[in-house]
Amino acid sequence: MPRRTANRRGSSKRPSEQSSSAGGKGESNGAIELMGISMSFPLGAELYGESEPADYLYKVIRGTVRTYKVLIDGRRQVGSFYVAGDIFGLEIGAEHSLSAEAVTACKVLVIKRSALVSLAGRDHDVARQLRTITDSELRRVQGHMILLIKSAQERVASFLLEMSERASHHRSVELPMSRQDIADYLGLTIETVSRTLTILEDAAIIELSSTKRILLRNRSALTRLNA
Amino acid sequence: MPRRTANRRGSSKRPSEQSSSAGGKGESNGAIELMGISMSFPLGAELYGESEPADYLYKVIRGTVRTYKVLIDGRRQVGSFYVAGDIFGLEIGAEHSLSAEAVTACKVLVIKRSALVSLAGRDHDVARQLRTITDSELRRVQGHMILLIKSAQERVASFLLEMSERASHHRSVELPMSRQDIADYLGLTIETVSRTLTILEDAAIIELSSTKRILLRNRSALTRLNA
DNA sequence: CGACCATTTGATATGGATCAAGCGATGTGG
DNA sequence: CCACATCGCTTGATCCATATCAAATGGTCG
Repeated sequence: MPRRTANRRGSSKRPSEQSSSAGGKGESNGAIELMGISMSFPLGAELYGESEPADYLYKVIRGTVRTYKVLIDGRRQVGSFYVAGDIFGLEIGAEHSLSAEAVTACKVLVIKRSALVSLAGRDHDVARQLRTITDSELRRVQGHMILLIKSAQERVASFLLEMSERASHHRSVELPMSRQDIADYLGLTIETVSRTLTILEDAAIIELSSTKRILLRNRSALTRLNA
Repeated sequence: MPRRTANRRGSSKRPSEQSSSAGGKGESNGAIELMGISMSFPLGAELYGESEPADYLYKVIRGTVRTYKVLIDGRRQVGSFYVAGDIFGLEIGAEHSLSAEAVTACKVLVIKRSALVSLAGRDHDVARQLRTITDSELRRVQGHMILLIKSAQERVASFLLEMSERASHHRSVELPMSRQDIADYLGLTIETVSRTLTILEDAAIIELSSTKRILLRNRSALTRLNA
C-alpha cells in the first residue's frame, strides 16, 4: 500500500465566469446543455471540494478534470479523470463525496442541479438521461474497484486501454495527467507506474514517444494483460 | 494480488415463489414495498447472474445476500453483502453487472423494475426514493474502492465496523459469511484475514467468541485503524 | 467415532513500496 | 544563446506486507 504523499500545485478558487449558453462540442445531451454556463479554470484550480454542497453538475468542454479524495494519512485516491464530453459532479445527496481539480487548463459547462431535477420531473426524457449518467458512473466505479485488485501490469494496461478508448486517436494516447495522478488513480506508486511502462515498452507492446504520449503498438497484448 | 480461487456451493436456480405482498420488517420504503412478491432462496442459491437482464430489484427480508463478479482467471470480487432492509439489484442499464447469491437461506422481496420506473414517473416521491437508493449505492462502492487501497489491518477493521453498524447489537457482530467471502470482499486471502483477526484479538481489540461471532472490545482502536 | 470442510497457524516466496541516485526536459537569468 | 536550477520522471538497491504453499486444528454432520 503506497504511503507516498500526493503533489499539489497552486489552486486559485472561484474562477472567472465567461459566457452563458452551451458549447456545441462532444456528444450532445440535448436539453441538459442548454441550462449551463461556461466557465474556465486554470491548471490546478479546484472546481469544488469534498463535502461542499453538490448544487451543480459539470460537463467538460475542453481539457481534463480529476476527482479525488485525500485520506487522513495523506494518501490520495483519484476517483476518475474526465475529458471533453464527460459529465461529472452528479451526486444525488447534498454533498460532493470527492473533490474536483483541473488537470489541465479547462473549460466546463456548469449546470444547476435543482433546475435539472425539476426539469426531470416534467420531462421523462431528461429524467432518463440523468439515470443513464448515474448508471454509467456506478459501472465506472465498479470497474475501478475491480481494477484495484489486479496486478500492476494489469492496472497499467487497463488504464492505457481506457484512455485510448476515450481519446480520438486509437493508436496513440495523449496522457494529460502526471505520473503521480496515474499512480493515485491506479493505487500504485509513481515508481511502479514508471517501471511498468518501461517493461511494456521493452516488450514492444507500447512506445513512449514522449513522457505524455504513448503509442500502443500491440493492443491485443494489452487486452490480454487486462485480464 | 491474491490468486486463490473462490469456493462455490451448490446452487439451485429458480427458487419457489411463496406469497405476494410485502412483509413488514426493516425500514419501510413505502409504496415500493407494496409492489413486490416474496421469495425464499436456500443457502448458496443464485438470485441472478451477471449480464442477465436486470428486470427486478430486490429487498432483503431475512438472511444475507452477496453480489460478486468472477474474473477470467478465477479471482472473485465480492461487491457487497446485503442484509435485512437492504435493497439491491438496482441497475438502470439493461443488464446486471454483478451476480447475486444467497450467503444464507434468505427471503427477499422481488419488485418489477418497469412497474417501479413507471410509478416513479407519476410519483415524485418514489422517484426521489429511487435516486436516494442509487446514490447510497454509489457512495458505498466509492467507499469500497477506498477500502481496497488500505492495508490488511485497515481493511479488516473497516469491515468489522461496517458490519457492526448494520447489525442490531453494537458490541458483538454476527458474521453470516465465510472467511473466503470476507477475503473476496476485502481483496485479501483467507489466510491474511484469519491472521489479521488473530492479531486484533491478541491486541485485545476484538474477541472471537466463535468463528462467526466477534466481540468488539475496543471500538475506538478499530476506528483508529480504520485510517 | 470418523470423515469432511472451514479455519488457523507456520514457513517461505514475491510483487510492489521505499529509499536513493541519476537523467532529461523546461524555464530563468546572465 | 548558453549555463544553471528545478521539477518530473526513470532506474537501481533493498525492504516489507501479503501471497503462496503446506500442515495442524477444530467444528459439524453422518
